[in-house]
Amino acid sequence: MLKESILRYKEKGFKLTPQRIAIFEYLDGNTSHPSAEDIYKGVKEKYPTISFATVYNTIQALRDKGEVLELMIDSKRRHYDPNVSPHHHTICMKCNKIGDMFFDFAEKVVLRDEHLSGFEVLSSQINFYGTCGDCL
Amino acid sequence: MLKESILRYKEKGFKLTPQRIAIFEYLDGNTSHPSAEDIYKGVKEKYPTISFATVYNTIQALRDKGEVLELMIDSKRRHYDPNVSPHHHTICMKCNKIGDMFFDFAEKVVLRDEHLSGFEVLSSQINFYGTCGDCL
DNA sequence: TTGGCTGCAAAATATTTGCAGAACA
DNA sequence: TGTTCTGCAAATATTTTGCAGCCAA
Repeated sequence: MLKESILRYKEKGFKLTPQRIAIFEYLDGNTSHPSAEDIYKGVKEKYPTISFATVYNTIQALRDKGEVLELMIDSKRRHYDPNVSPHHHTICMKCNKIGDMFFDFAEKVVLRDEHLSGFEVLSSQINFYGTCGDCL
Repeated sequence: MLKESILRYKEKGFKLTPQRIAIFEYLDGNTSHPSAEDIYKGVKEKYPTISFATVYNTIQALRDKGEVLELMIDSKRRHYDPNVSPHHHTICMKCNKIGDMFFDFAEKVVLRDEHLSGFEVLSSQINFYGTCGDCL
């Protein structure tokens, strides 16, 4: 991970411990939509003494600062996405892989009042369920 | 709940116990997107000896037969929707209320290959986050 | 009659919390 | 140095499971 990226976290107010840097590195550019356990296991390889509490604490700090999104995709456990730019997800019902779909919903669709009935939309997440290319 | 509705469940292969009928009645036309605990509490009023295991068992049976959908909305607990016709949801970030939005995504938007990259979409769920009319 | 359902309790899983010691700033 | 973070363990919350007895078909 580049020093500039690390410094960006520092500027955002993160206290930079080695554990946190290991988590930042694990998440940087990661498109696998990991769960807390995935992050724990992945970071444990490089930093064997890390604890679950630290993973959860760091995820929480990242969420608070808008550096990570919690995905509403898997009812069994939470998954996280370090890509916070607006996009959506595909979920393969065969292999359970979560993929990214870059598609600007707001650009394509204008919601009309009849749909909204007074609700003010700030953001949206779309889950597309189906079969991925590998499984087809 | 109408007798015909009850009979429909019977035809679908449900063994009709009083507990199950109480759950069917609780869910029938329910637009509150209840959690398992909500269902448990609601049914307990009319059927005080019901257990959590029965609620979970019945939800599972309903899901298997396509009579109830599990919503990917709340990372803390699962919510269920007895309305299985295609629709989406609004989540108020102030009061946490889950609302329905009837909007045919497939009708409005044609996903192009560039977005799909080999993924075959079978269904979709959209979560709209924002503020509901009551909270505005 | 019997296979499936219920209720109880225990287990499993995921996440949160309390706290003493460590370490970043 | 002081505040924040870490790691451990215990607590909490949700969902699942095992099993003996019950009951709808």
